[in-house]
Amino acid sequence: MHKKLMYVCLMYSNELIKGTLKTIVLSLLAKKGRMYGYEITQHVKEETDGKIQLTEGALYPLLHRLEAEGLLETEKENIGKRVRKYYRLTESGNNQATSLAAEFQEFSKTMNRLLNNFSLKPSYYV
Amino acid sequence: MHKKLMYVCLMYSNELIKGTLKTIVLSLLAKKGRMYGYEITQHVKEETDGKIQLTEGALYPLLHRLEAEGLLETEKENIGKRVRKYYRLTESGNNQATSLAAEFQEFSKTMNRLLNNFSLKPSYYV
DNA sequence: ACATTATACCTAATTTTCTTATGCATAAGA
DNA sequence: TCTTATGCATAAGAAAATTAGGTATAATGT
Repeated sequence: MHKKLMYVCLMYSNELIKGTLKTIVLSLLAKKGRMYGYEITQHVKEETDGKIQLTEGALYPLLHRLEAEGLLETEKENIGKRVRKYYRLTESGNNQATSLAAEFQEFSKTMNRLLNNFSLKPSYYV
Repeated sequence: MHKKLMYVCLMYSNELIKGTLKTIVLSLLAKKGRMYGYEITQHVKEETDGKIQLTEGALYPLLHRLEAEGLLETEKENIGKRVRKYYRLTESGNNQATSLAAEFQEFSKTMNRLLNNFSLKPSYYV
């Protein structure tokens, strides 16, 4: 009884991240040029004040899928005795990144339009 | 060869809807008071100009889950010889609706912060 | 010196949820 | 009368995340 004992939960319920993980990863790579897996998790965590925390069990398989789809390519780099695997966008990966980011912003607008008036006009129940 | 032949695709790739279906349904019910399944699909479709189209295969099981969880309750109504099943929020459903809607808006802000600069500062690749 | 935490990768079993494909039935419209 | 719209439902399969491990090196604390 010594591992991962407490989860102080300031983060989202994570339901929402489901549809957006790919968008996050590709957009980040588009912005940063190249990153390695662990770096992505840390960067997202810091930049969102811990609100979005990618799990490695979700991230690594995704990176592998994206590489298999030809959206990413890798290069390994030796850091001491360890190996880092850097990912960067291919051309089609870059296109995907652009369109997914745009799509999210459109979607986000649509959703807000759909959800709004909600807090203004609460249900008959209240 | 006569059914559902063409899909004119003006809608989102649907990846994004995955995490938000529950939010949509609960928020809509909070706003409208009560709705039946088919009505929800039509309402969402119209209000988003066809960009978000809920499939019945996703919606009905969700409604059943939410009812089982005690977030929704139902009442049946006879329309001619057919039966409509109206859903409305319970108290805890209403709470959930409020917090999910708020969470989405927070999430959406966080995402935009994370994705922004992206189109302004395109990848080295371009 | 030893233990813990951080860095860094990975996978496998399970669960959850969506898609796709049906099925049934009544009502309305062409 | 044939098709589309309304209205419910479920079941098989796919997709993707969670959970829970595993391995190993480097750094830090005590």
